[in-house]
Amino acid sequence: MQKVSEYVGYLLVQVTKAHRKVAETGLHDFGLYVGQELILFRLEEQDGMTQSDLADVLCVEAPTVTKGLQRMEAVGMIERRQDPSDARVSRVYLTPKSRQLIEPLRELWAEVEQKTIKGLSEPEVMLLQRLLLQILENLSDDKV
Amino acid sequence: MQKVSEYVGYLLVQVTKAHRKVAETGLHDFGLYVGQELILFRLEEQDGMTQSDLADVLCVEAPTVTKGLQRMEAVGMIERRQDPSDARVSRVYLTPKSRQLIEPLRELWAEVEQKTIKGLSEPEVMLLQRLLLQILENLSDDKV
DNA sequence: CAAAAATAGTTAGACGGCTTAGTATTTAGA
DNA sequence: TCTAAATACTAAGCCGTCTAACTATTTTTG
Repeated sequence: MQKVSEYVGYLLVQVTKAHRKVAETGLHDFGLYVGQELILFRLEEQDGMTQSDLADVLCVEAPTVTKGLQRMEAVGMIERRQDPSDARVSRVYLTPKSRQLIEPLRELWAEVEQKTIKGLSEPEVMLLQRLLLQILENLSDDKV
Repeated sequence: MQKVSEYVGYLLVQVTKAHRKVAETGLHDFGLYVGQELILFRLEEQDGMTQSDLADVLCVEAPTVTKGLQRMEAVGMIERRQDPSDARVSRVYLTPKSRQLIEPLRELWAEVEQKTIKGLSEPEVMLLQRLLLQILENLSDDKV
């Protein structure tokens, strides 16, 4: 092993930072912050999800969801209503305002993806996906 | 293009989050937070760097460096001294305490890297590096 | 059935990261 | 030389993320 700056891990961090930056720029035009669009995508699949389920599918902790939703609710991007059968549960819904954004947001993601994999061949992209999934498994593994 | 959750960009975010988590766990044993170890590595290459140079090589903004250094200085991990010939410049130095950590930290990074690329062949790793570098260029490109 | 345990959310506060605005200080230019 | 511009850093405040601690509710269980 040589320099840390040549490690796959280091490259991943740099690349993801660049990716975030690009996505961020586009999202701001919609009044959203990175990650909030993923909440909308999930709600579009299943409106009225609970916050816990949202945290699970997004792979983040509950407080992260709470904060994000509070901000999104403040600007009318989502709505929260208590579950009628379980007073602990709060369900999250899209609003007309955010429903309108779903399509443009999907287009934004598609554009960012195009920019990301520009110049890579189809087989290269597929291989890359396979390798990234393998790494994701490796890193999620509790063993050393 | 299909689901966002199959995009390379989305995978990158997930993978990097997992990588951060693994690195974080190890770093906490040294009393460090993610990213701070990179500052130490850079200082080990060139002790007495200016904060601006540090920000440049780490690809972060000046305030990010300022904050991180303030925290590290508070726990004796680095030391800042004003440049004698330019009163605006503050130069950053390792301390005996942090100098001792360099080697163990390098080992930690090597371990995390091993875990990251576990199961990948040599050619696969090299290809992956090439693809990630290509993506980094793509995303750093100002053009659409 | 009542007490203990599990579950769902929130709050507080830490971190890295950013932008914007501000302070010194140094350099460049009229 | 004296002012204007550039540079180096800091402060404040926002974002996503996390952990730890807390409240309220529901479920389990003795």
